Amino acid sequence: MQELLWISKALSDEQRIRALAALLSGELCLCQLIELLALAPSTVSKHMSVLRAAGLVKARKEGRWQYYSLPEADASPAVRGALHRVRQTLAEQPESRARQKMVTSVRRMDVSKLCACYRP
Amino acid sequence: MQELLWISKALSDEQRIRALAALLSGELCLCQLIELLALAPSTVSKHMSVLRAAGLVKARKEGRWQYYSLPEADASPAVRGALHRVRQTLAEQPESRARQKMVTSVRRMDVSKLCACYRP
DNA sequence: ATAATACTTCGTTACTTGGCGAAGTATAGG
DNA sequence: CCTATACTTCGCCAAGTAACGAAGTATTAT
Repeated sequence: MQELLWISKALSDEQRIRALAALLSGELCLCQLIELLALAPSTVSKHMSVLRAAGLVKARKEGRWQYYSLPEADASPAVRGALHRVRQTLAEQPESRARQKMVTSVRRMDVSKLCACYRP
Repeated sequence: MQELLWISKALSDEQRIRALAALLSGELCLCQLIELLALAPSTVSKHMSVLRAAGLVKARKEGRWQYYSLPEADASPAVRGALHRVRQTLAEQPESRARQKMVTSVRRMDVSKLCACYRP
């Protein structure tokens, strides 16, 4: 039951759902998520650690960049089920295409310029 | 996304998961849930209204009793998916049998004696 | 009608959570 | 080395939430 609770808590915040939505199309580093969510770095970092604790995202450190992605087949059944539901829910959304456009535009940005220590 | 958020918030509390677990074996009235959860009537009432708002339980009033049950095929895909995950998660739990015993014992109790305006 | 019962709503209190900025940590570059 | 960069942790504040008991509502029993 604890796992179900942690997963549910992690999914009960709009910004975290938005982060997961962005990760549906692949790995992103924290500064890209900061840009997408338009929140303070510390806030996004916290959100990602909540998702990570619930097993809903994987983290990979490369140099000074912290990359996040969705777990694959190695995830627990509960996590896989939850992510499947997220996918389903977001797929049938009207704003889904607009969101996807933002993600790809952020993806195209130069990561080092993106951060540039968190410009406006 | 709003529906996913409401469902996740509803599932992110242990007492509400316990209430759902009890309802897996069928309809219960509020005083039975009060007995099972061992919480104040007002607290349980609030929990059930949260679950109801999320669509995770149906409510039926009969006389002065308020019965709660899980929705069937008429529920939305998101709700059905969520309940399915709850079922799966709780099924593979060690304490699942003990919990089930409590539910059936409460079910056997005389409802009017059960309440008797919320004895110790 | 009056009383009792089953539940809900309201008001309060204690705790949790989301947000931020400042300070801290770790890694790359000069 | 030292600085800059990417991120995390910490401390704070505002908003939300779970818990309770008291008061309110609706329904049955007398």
